[in-house]
Amino acid sequence: MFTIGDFAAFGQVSARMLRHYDALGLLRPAVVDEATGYRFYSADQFSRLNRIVALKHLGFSLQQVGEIVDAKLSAEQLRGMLRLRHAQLEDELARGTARLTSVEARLRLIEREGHMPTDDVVLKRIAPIRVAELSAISPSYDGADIGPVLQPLFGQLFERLGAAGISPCGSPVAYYEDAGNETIRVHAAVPVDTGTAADVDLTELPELSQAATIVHQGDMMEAERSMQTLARWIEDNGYRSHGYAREVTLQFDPDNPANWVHEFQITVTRPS
Amino acid sequence: MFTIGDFAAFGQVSARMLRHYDALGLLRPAVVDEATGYRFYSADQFSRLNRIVALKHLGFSLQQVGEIVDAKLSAEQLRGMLRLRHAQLEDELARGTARLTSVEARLRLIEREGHMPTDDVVLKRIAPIRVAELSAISPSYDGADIGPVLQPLFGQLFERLGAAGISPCGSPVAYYEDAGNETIRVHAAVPVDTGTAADVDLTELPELSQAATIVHQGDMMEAERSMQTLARWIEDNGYRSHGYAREVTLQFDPDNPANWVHEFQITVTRPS
DNA sequence: GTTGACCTTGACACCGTGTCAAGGCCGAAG
DNA sequence: CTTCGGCCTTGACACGGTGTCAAGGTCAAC
Repeated sequence: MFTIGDFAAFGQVSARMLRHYDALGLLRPAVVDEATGYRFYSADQFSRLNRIVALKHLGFSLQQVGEIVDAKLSAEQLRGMLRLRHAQLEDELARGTARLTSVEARLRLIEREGHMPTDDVVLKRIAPIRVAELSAISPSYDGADIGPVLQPLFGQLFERLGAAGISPCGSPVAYYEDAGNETIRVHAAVPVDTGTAADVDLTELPELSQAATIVHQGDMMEAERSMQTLARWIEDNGYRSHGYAREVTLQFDPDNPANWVHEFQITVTRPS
Repeated sequence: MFTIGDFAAFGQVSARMLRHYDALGLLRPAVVDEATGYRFYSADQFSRLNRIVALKHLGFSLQQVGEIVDAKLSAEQLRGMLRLRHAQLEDELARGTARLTSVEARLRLIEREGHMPTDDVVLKRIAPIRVAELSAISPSYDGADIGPVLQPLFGQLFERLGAAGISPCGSPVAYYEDAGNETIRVHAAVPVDTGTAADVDLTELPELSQAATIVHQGDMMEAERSMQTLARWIEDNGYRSHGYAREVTLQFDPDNPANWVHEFQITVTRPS
C-alpha cells in the first residue's frame, strides 16, 4: 500500500492529478480510509496508472483515456481512435513545421533589416463572393497604367448599380487577368447579395483556399513596396505564389490617396 | 469605419476575440460610440490586427504579442524572443514526432495482436538514489539462477540494516553487472536516507535520465514476458536500449509470488 | 412601427494543472 | 504525553484562448 504521495512520486505524477483521476473515476485508490479519507494505492495499480500516463502521452484527453482503459471500445473502435489521432498528429506536425519556418523567416528578416516589419502578412481563406463587375483592358501591369483604367471602371460600376437600386454588401475588389500581347484585363468588382442589372456582369469570385494577404496603406503608386514584402514573405515561408491576385479596397478617399487602404491577396500553395 | 462584425469577418477573427483584445488593450477600436458603446474600427487598424494574428500564429501568447506589437522590445530582445520560441518549437516538434511514432507503434501492435496490451511502458526519469547494498555473483542471467542468489542477499541486507537501526526509505532495487565468463554480479540495494553500517555498501545509484519502464505483476519466472514487451516497445518506438537495467520491488509477498509487483527499468536513448 | 440582424455586457464552460488555505492525521523526538 | 514537521484532506481560484448563452439596446430597411 502506498500513500498518495509515494504513489505519485513513484508514478511521476502529481498528487493533485491522482486526486483528479479519482474524482473522474479514472483511477480510484484501492483503499480509502473511512475515518480519515486518506487514499491508499496498491502496487498493482501502477499498471493502470502507467496505461493512463502512456495514453495521455499520446495526446489523448482524460476522457478518451478513460474510455480506452475501461475497454468500453472494441478493437475496431480503438483502431479508429488511433488512426484519428494519427491524422491529427500529422496535422499538428505540419502546422508545427510551418510555424518553425515562419519563426526562422522572422529571424532572418530581423537579422537582415535590424527590425521587424510593421506590415504583416497573414494567410487566410477567402470565401467565394458573388460580385457585380465591369472589366477593361489595360496596356500594362504598371500601376500608372492600371489606375486610369480602374478608377473610371469603378465609377461606372457604382453608377450603374445605383441606377438599378442595388447596393454593395462588401468592399470593392479589383483583379487582373493576362490578356496577351503584354496587356491585361482589369476587373472592377463589388460584392452584391442579390438583384441583377443588365449592364453589369454578375459572377462569382472563386474561393481562395489559401491566400497570403497584406494590408497596404496609402497611394497605390507605392503598392510595389507592399507587394515586395508579400513576395518575400511567400518565399521565406516556403510557399509558392500562384499568380492569381486580388486587391480589396478597404478604405477609399477620393481627395487624398494617402488615406487609402487596400488588402492584396495572392493565392499560395505549399510545395512539399 | 467597420462595425465589429465586419471587421471580424474580414480579419478572420471572431468578434468575441476583438472584444477580448479590446479588454486587454491589445487592439482598441478607433472609435467607441459614447452613447451606445458600439465599437468601430478603421481600415488602417487591419494592419495592427494582422500583426497580432501573425504573431499569434507563430505561437506567441497574447501577452507576448502585446509586448511585441507595442514595441516595448528592442531588436535585441525581439531576437531573443524569437530564438527562444524557435527552440521551443523545435522541442515541440521533436515531441510531436515521438508521439507520432508512438501512435504508429500502437497501431502496428493492435494490427498484429488484435488488441491493446494491458501492461504499458512509460518513459521516465529516475532520480539518483542513495542506497545500501550487498552483491554476489550469479552463474547466469537466467531468472532461475538469479532468484536463489538475490533472495538471500536481500534477507542479509535487511537483517544487517535492522541491526544497525537503519530503515529503508524506498523500495528495494536489484541490478546487474556483467562479471565476465558468462557470470553476472547481482546487486541487492535498498534506498536509505541516512546512517551507515559497516557491513553493507553505501553507494549512489546514478540518475537514469531516460528509462523505459514496465510494471510486471507476478512471479519473476514470468518476467520474460514483460521484458519482451518492453524490448518490443523500445524498438517500435524508435529508441535503443542501453543495457543498464534495474528491477524495483514494489510489492513483495513471501508466501505467494503471484502477488509480487516489480518495475523493470532500462535506460534508453533516441538515436537521431 | 415592426422586424430581424447586429451590438452591448456579463457570465459560465472547457481542460489539465499549479497553488493556496484551513484544517485533520500520523510518527518521531523531547 | 505533548509538540512539531510532514503528510493528508477538501475546496477554491487561477491560467489562456475561445465558444456560447442570456438579457437587453440599436439600427436600418420595409
